Amino acid sequence: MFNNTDKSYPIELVADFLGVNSRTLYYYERFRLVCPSRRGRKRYYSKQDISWLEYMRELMYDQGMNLRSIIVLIKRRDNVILTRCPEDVVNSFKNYLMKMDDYF
Amino acid sequence: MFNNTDKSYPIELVADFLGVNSRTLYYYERFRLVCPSRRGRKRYYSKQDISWLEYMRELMYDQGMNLRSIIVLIKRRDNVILTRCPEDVVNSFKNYLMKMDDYF
DNA sequence: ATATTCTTTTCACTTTAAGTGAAAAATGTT
DNA sequence: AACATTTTTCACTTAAAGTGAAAAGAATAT
Repeated sequence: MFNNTDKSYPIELVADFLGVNSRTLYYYERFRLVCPSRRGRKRYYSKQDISWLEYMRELMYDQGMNLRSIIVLIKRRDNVILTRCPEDVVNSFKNYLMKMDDYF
Repeated sequence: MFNNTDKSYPIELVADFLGVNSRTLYYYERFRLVCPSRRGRKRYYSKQDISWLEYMRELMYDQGMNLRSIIVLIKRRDNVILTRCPEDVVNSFKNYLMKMDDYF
């Protein structure tokens, strides 16, 4: 769906891909669980952003975790959450750990 | 409150101690998140049970985690959850990991 | 410049998990 | 049998997660 030469994607495309409402992505952003880059006001989601969101969705939808638990794990810097994490998501996640360190 | 010579405690006492309704403890039991011993039908909670419940309450009330997340961490056998766990709870928790292995 | 389109934001609503109150059912005790 | 205690069931409350609809704010075209 998203090939390697592409750089970033607008919110509607990402929402469709994930099967969620774009409002949901705004919602996650309020908790700083995702931080898309901006060109002007418009958001652009990188592949890393998308991988991370996909993993978050799996934890929440398939496993039933809530947002707060994900934040707790991030705060604790638990790589536990990564043990069954797809290879290519690990880096995205670690990246987010760094980024979000300032906020939480 | 609970001295070392005591063995186990009835549900109402434990609920009061934890500041929850006894129905909440029944509720947790439906998810096998606690397994008090029984004498007849009556439940008796060990110190380990109580320590574990106390820790669970902290994760849920103070940190905002949900039941499902706790179950997820148990299933993953993540000792991550133990990293900030009070010393005396670790054993209770590991004990539960063993006990619950059959169910989840 | 005005109209049109697109993204963001706000408000209010829906849905579901977590928890609780009340009462019925089941068991134990005098 | 009558009474007390614990368990179980049913229905309700509350709060988080998510969404629909529409208003507000920019960017682009005419």
